[in-house]
Amino acid sequence: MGGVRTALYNYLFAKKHGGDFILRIEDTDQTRYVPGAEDYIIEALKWCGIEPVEGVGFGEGPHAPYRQSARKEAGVYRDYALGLIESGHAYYAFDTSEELEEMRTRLEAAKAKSSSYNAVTRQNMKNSLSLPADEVQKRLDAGEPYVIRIKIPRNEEVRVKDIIRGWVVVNSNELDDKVLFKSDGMPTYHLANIVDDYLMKISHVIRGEEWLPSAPLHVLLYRYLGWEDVMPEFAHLPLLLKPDGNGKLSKRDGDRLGFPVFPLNWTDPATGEKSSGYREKGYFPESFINMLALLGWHSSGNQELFTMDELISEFSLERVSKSGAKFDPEKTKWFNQQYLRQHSDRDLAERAMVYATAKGYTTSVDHLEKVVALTKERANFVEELLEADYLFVAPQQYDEQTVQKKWKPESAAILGEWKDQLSALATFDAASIEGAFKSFLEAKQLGMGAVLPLFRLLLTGQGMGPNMFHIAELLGKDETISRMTNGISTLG
RNA sequence: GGCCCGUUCGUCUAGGGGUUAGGACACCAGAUUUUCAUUCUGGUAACAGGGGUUCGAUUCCCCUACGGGCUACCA
Repeated sequence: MGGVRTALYNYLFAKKHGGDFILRIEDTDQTRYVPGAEDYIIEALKWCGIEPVEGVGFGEGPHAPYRQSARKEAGVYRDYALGLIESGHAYYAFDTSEELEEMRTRLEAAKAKSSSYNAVTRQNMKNSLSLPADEVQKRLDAGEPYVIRIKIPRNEEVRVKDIIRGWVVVNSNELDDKVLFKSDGMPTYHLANIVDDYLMKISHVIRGEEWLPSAPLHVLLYRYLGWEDVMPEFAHLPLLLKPDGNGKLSKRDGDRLGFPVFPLNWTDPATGEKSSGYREKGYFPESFINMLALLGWHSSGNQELFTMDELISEFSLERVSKSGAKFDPEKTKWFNQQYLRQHSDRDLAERAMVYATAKGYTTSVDHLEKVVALTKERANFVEELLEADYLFVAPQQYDEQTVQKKWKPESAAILGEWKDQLSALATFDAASIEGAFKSFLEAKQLGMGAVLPLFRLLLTGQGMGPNMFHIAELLGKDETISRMTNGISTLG
């Protein structure tokens, strides 16, 4: 959900300003490769209606290739890392992971303010800043593994302008010498992101707030690479929080609290763990998007229902809120209800067909259209349109409470008479049935409340539901009579 | 721990130096309905605390508290 919302805001912003939304796959961590994840992202974006103009799965354009793994093969990143070493803004480091670990424990024990690789600690580590030049060369020639780290300057004020938060100022002493280029030949996110954004002429970086702490590092990289004048603008989005308790919304929360956190169903190929998706739960993409758009953004008025086009014209980063938004599954249902009502009965009937088939009902779209007309206003989801199973099969049992409350010794006789009236009806539509019912009541000197609930009970087995005369019409004369006969004999 | 970001009804939010602090979801009540749902009407409910600045602060500033994020050869 968080990722979809980020994509959505990027898409809305690009569309609004006549820009291009491009899908780039940042797959620089080979150890975290997940089979199927890429296809999943593409399918999810398509379902949501968030379509990039170019990118993996959406057609090649001037900015291909789009996978960072492929761009690495094309040698995109290495020269920039080397260039940074040449200009004195980066250096080689040969420390093993054990040595790094050792340094951290040592610094922690010494209660140092920071336990990172920085201007102070780099002196004691194995890198091209601390080692003699000939030894560095010797290690490189010997093919010893190395990383390239940025050389963060001492005591400099680094300023980041964020569209949502204004100026964020950090002293460079708080930053560490982040790895830019890994020993496996891959760039890290930091380098790859800056290089690719520059090469792809990205004008705006709209991403989650978890990136705010590394934004100063990115500003420094643009500066050292000589691209500060074409540096993109930044907007760091507030996080999506758990509905209960505290913290960032996570994979686990969904199934724990009974709502999806993924757009589509997802099965983790490594663990086999399944997570449910909004699509499969029966949400319309429009309501999912509408709900997401309003989680952290709001127009100036009171409008809550927006089409994608309306979102595009209304959206602005200045109106994105600064604080995290607790996700509310209840409101999501409300959004779906609103959209469900906007669909025609015919359309809903066509969508409901899958569920009807799954339930084993013998029906047609024409028939379902009539069912939908009866059940639409009480449903939030397409599947709920078919919840009144008595519209498809005769009741197997009768609601006990209603029986006890309404079924009297004389009821069998009264309903038997009403059944005969129904049999005699020439036209069996709601209006005729209602007319006949009213004259029947008048003749018998009975009130609606005494007979109608029992009529409902015999036909549906329930004590409540949609308009009875319409139900009877939908069931048809034969079925109505048959259900009454069975019911009267069962309830005696 | 350090650094950064944040804080208006239970939730999402509008607003903004003087307001009856508005809307939506949820909740409650009434009306409508044969019933349930719908619909309509109404209601409960919020500016984290403390200092300033000011004639006046929920709004501007500072501090505190609380919440969140980051602190990997992950993104």
